[in-house]
Amino acid sequence: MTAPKTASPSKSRSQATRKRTRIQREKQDLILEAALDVFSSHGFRGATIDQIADKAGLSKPNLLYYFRTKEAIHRQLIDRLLDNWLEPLRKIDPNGDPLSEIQSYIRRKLELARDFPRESRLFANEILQGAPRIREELHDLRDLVDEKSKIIASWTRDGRIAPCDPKHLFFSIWAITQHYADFDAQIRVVLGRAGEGEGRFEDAARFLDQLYVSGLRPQT
Amino acid sequence: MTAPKTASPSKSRSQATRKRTRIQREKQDLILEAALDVFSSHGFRGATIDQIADKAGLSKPNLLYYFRTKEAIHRQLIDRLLDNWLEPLRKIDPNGDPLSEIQSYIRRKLELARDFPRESRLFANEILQGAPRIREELHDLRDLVDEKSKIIASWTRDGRIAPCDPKHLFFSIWAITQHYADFDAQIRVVLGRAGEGEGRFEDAARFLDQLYVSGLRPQT
DNA sequence: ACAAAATTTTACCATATGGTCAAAGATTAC
DNA sequence: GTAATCTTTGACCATATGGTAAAATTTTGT
Repeated sequence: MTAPKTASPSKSRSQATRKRTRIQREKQDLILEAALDVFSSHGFRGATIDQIADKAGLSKPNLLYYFRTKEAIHRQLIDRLLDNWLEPLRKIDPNGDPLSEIQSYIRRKLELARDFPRESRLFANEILQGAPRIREELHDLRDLVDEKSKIIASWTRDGRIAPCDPKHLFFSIWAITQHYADFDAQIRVVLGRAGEGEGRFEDAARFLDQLYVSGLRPQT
Repeated sequence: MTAPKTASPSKSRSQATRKRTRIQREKQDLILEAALDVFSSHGFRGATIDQIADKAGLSKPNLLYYFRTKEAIHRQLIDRLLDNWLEPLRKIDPNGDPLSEIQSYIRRKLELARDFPRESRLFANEILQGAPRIREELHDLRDLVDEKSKIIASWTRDGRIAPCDPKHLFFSIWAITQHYADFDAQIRVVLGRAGEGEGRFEDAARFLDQLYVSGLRPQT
């Protein structure tokens, strides 16, 4: 009985029920791109709407025409992020070879850190501050981890990988791979000249292959 | 020819050259304690002087009597932090048994994450945002890492641990151990009931012992 | 072409925030 | 005890910031 999906006579505030126009799509993407930059390097509170608007080349009120609040921008970034972020975990195949599955998982996570460092930092900022804005989404993560942990546990039971706590295994993989995005500033300083290209990701991949493959190979 | 160390007739602003009074020591500690809380959970820009003053039970101008600026408080926290933070790394003994040295290093770092999570998050916040306020201190870290990397490399050369890139080995250890402090919010959600006590640190220690000892034991 | 809708701009506003100042109140040294 | 010094407070200030209102401009559907 309330207004049907597409028939209401416009809401003035764009992101209402109606279909998005071309300009809306373009500008919203532009804003999200700029916001990702700003949020990921200053955190939620440290980021200002003016900064985002500047970077997007819009006036502040114009930006606020597309997103009602600063929090709305942040929300949307987080939502988009989590999907991609969990993809590698979803891909772990219960029927694959255990060590290669884990190795591939590490590779994929490392590629995400290399190709989407801002997203990684956005997420890290959020968790660091106690995850105030993403409690619910974390519960989806928990369910997924529970599911995948069972796979790891079964591999352990079958003697196909060394016994280990599946959740801590995941924690360690997240920690290390994301470290290359989140702590990039530190890593570059420590590596000096060697940290300049993207070679550090290949070195990391090599190191991690060795660590996890030897570390998890079942002891005979 | 300029004023000698302790003879100048007072500077009004306390932290000048003169000897600190009892009250100064007490209040400054109080402020730093409160500031650690606030900075570590909101980042530098997210933290406000009012918040810190409230938590310390002082008025804002009173707080600013002890530290001239917000940045001065932050600086001092960072300075205090880095010393303790690097201690475990300094303790790595070139003459010890390689695998036990690494194992002990991991243990000590994990204990720091358990006992000083706020310090870990303070540091993480800083690096995440590009380390704008601690560029110099990071160079000390680099020197120390260079030194300790040589030790690891020599162990590798002598066949006492598996060949590996020493710096990436350190990165992985920092990442994982600090993860338990920095990503605590996420870890608690994923572990559910099991994440409530401090048992997760023992589980982590067990997991990491296995991973690194098997992963780094020289292949025969 | 032109009306309706969507977009952009200009001018604001209320509040938060980092920081200052001068005077009042406590301590300390002698 | 009292002068000199240190500490605390209350009243401020300039700027930054999230957000709004309404008019002006542009785009779109026909």
